[in-house]
Amino acid sequence: MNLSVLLRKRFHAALTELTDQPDEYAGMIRVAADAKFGDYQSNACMPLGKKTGQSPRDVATKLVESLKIEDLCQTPEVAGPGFINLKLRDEFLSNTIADMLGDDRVGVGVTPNPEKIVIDYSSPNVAKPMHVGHIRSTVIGNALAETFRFVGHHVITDNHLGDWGTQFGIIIYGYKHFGDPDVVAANPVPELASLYRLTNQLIEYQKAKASLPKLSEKLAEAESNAKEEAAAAEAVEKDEKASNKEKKKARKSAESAQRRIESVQSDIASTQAKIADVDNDPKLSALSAEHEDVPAAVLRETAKLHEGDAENRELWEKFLPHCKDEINRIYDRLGVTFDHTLGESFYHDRLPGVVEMLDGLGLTTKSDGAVCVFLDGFDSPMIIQKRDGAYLYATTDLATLQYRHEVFECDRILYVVDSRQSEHFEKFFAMAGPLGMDNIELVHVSFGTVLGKDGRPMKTRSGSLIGLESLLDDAVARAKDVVCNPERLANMSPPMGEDEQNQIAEVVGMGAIKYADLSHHRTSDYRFDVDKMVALEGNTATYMQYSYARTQSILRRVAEEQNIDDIEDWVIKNVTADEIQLREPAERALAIALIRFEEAIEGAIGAYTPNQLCDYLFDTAKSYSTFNDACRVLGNTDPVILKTRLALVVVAGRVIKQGLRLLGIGVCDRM
RNA sequence: GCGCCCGUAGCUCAGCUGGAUAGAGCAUCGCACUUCUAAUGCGACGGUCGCAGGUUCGAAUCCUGCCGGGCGUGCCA
Repeated sequence: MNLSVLLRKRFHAALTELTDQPDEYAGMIRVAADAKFGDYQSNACMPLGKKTGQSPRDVATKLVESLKIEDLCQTPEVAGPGFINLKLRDEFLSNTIADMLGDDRVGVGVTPNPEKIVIDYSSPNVAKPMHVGHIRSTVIGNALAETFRFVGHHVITDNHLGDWGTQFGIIIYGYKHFGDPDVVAANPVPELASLYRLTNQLIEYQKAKASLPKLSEKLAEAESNAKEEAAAAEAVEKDEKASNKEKKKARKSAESAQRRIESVQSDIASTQAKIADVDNDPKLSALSAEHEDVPAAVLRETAKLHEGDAENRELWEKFLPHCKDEINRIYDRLGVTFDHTLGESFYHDRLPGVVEMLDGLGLTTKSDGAVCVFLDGFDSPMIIQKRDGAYLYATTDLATLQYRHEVFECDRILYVVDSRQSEHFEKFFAMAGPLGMDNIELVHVSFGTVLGKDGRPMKTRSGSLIGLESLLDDAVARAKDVVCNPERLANMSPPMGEDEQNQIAEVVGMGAIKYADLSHHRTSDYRFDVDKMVALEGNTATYMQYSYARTQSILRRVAEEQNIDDIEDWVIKNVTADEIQLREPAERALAIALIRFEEAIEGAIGAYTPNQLCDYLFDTAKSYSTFNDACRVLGNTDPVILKTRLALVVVAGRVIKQGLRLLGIGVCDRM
């Protein structure tokens, strides 16, 4: 049931008599700004009155007269400058709740225009440990996939793994020089991970050492610049002729110069920390002395792999499955799956063909030895082949697009990727036309950066990123502290065993992390604050999960009391629409919230913004909490009150559970 | 330099294609547990929506300029 759509249709019909653009004005239906105005409102009459030169209130009165809406709403009211306020009829609400009760999709319709949609998300570099940065693409992509699928689209999820890049050069180099084949064979996943870390640490160390002189130069430069700015600011300050504005400006630029110093100093500190980590470890510094230029050597190993070197190719084939096991462990835990995992390596053989094709179309230009495509409206070209002959991610993306076009025959592709790559996608999308693929709608579903609690990128002291797995563990551990709070545990009957506690902690911990991500608008940066997301109060997944648990608890109690086996089934079969009577304000408010489920889903899909669904679920759970507090279910002798409330509890539970499922978040029957 | 994004309550953030006194959570301060789980509910406090113009009957929302912050910017992805 989509109320906005339904109301829009009725307005559309009435508007045809008043204007030749009924679509535009019918669309101006909104949820009422304030509950005292009613449930919905139309804002159409002000602009319409303006356009036709009539008074908006007169237009509104006319519109109301020709509006056929009495089966849905009470008599519409014209208010203020020309708003039309609508209040839904209680019988209509009751009927709709009854329909939702008997529908396993809780009233959410299936789209009449199903599309084939490829969703490209997560796409980490295997072999490299996953960090917080990967969580957004994975969680947002998964939620979109679930939601699009639920409304009836044919969704194909594809994890475009980075399985062909430098990180394999790192592992191969590490294996050849520091690895013990027997140890790796016995325990490949952790061994390969530790070889990666070791080799990468040497690379970072050597790069850090090389970069230190430049950083010192930068610091000196920043310092002298700051000195000049400070002196200039001081001069302006003393200058009687200078305006306040000029003084302020000078102060600002002096402060800004000071900040640049701090920024360089912090770079130097983390660089020095990286160096110290190795220098303070005799084993590591010996290794570094032994292996002179690891960064260059690693690039050579990567190049050999790409050129088809037999040994490296064999190692790659041997290691790849283990690297996949490593990331799959995280996916299992997050409950994320993919229909396809076609990584970069899958497209490797197709890359020369892409360049040839673009050559054939006359789109390429050689510039400084690199093969480039210059596009209108962009300063820099898209480089598809490097001077040394190697291909780039632009090339791979084009090959991937061709494949999806030919094999999947999709209508739309969503790229759930960091917003920092937006320029790349603009160029890439601009090439779809010339390549004859402009019948696919290409969307960059971009998202912002995950920051630490302090608003700065999350990094350890030496500047490396914090592992994703440890964050998950942390969230679950904290969830367990709360779930297993002895005070709460004491109230549980039957008692909650260790297994159940662990299971709930996992569901609550994962939900906390996912919800924290999804509830922010995807394009804004957000602060990853474990304390807050696992606080388990306010706008968190736990609040919804708790609401759900309470619905189930009530249903269990009623089932016990009335000796009913399957209470949900009983309610579905025994509560009729005319027995649902919304007498209490909290009942009515909850009913409306529940009915808006489909609207919320459509909002989330329309702009690829799961936070809209989060907002909706939080509102609904709040309505449920208020209802739960004001309207007791148990102990009602009046069958109408009992049945009304049971119906609301059942539908509320199902809406919350389904809504959370679309977000990739689970529920527990009690907690 | 150029391009993109952002600036809303003490803090973290919503605010859909312009619409009625700008919302939520946290924090702070009250009230409510013999009552289906108080991981709760009810209430209070709290904002020149960065600044200045413009468009409009109406602007947090659209346009321009400025200030402040972030990111990107030809051979990494």
